[in-house]
Amino acid sequence: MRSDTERTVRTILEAAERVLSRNPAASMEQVAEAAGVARTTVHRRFASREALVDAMTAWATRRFAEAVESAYTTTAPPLVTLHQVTANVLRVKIDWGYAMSRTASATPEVARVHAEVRDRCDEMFRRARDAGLLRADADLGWARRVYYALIHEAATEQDGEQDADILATRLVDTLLHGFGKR
Amino acid sequence: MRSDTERTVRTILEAAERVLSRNPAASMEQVAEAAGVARTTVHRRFASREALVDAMTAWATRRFAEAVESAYTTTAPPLVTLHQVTANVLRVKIDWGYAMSRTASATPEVARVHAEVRDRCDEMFRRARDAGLLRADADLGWARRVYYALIHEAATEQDGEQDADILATRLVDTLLHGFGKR
DNA sequence: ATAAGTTGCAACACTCATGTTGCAAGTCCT
DNA sequence: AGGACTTGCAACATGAGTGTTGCAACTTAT
Repeated sequence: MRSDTERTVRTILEAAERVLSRNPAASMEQVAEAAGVARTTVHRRFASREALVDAMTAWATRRFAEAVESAYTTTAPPLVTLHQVTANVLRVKIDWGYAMSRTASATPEVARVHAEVRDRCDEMFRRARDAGLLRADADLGWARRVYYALIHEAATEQDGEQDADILATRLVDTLLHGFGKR
Repeated sequence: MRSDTERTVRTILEAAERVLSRNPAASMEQVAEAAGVARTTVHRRFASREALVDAMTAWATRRFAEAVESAYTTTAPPLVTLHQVTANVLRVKIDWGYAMSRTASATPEVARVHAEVRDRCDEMFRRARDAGLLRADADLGWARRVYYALIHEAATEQDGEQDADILATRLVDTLLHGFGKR
């Protein structure tokens, strides 16, 4: 049945994310075991290991783009947009951290989407700076790298799966003001 | 000759860092080629791939600990100490980024040193907070994670190998004040 | 009930990285 | 020149992961 095979595909993708995020060198056998299926079944759905990883990456990248686009706006105050985008991205990144980190070695399609998101991010920061939220002399290239790194850290928080909005609040505060006395 | 073999070992370790930092799954063949020696020579110096990686990790960890200990002081103002430690660590991290990132899956000896450095870092932040450099309500656990992440980002800056002191200045400024208008 | 489709299992071929060994050639020290 | 040592090279053994196939058992729709 068609819905069954789709469910199987999803199960495998999620298992692969779980396994590969812990150990990127894990075997197809381990992925299959985590998905609760036989290794041959994985190979029937995905022609090769590369195809599986590409599918994970494509899936996560779509969610990533949706997370950004659904929260990005030029009408709301930059601080609000920044918070919403951050929270949305964190929700995806928590579940698809491994797949999302594969920006370079991927399909041109995936690379294009990541580049688009990157541009969106730069635009958001430019607006934030023009609106006086960021310092006028802020290095926006460095800011983006720090922002990405903070998202990575927040998403890999080990203690008990915090709420994305709380994580985003702390993250944005750190990005804007750091830890120093004001 | 003894000094020759030591030089060979160093050459291999440095080549391994170069190759594995770009591609952690690279083969011993690639490492050997990068070092300008035959694969058998690598195996004569390091019994196994694991032994090679462990040796890299041990070497980098020693440099790491030295970098921290030689700069850490309880007499200078916390801001000065923070800057000096950061610059010193960056110098090591730029050259040994891969080896230094292997904290968990390593020798107990290495894990111990990393834990000690971590404690030093926590102590440094506590002092900085007590001295009024950091906010009184700063989450020091989160601060350390952000600090480590910033060091990683600064060390992997692609454009032309900036000076460690300049990188440290920008890093510490970001850590303390972020990118927001003050 | 039957036909279509999916799965697990066992078996297989293949590739590639790892690790080992013997030997000839080279270097360095005395 | 002779002895100790290191290296490159070629060859080999081994193991693990990958990808494929045939078949019996099972599920589901018609």
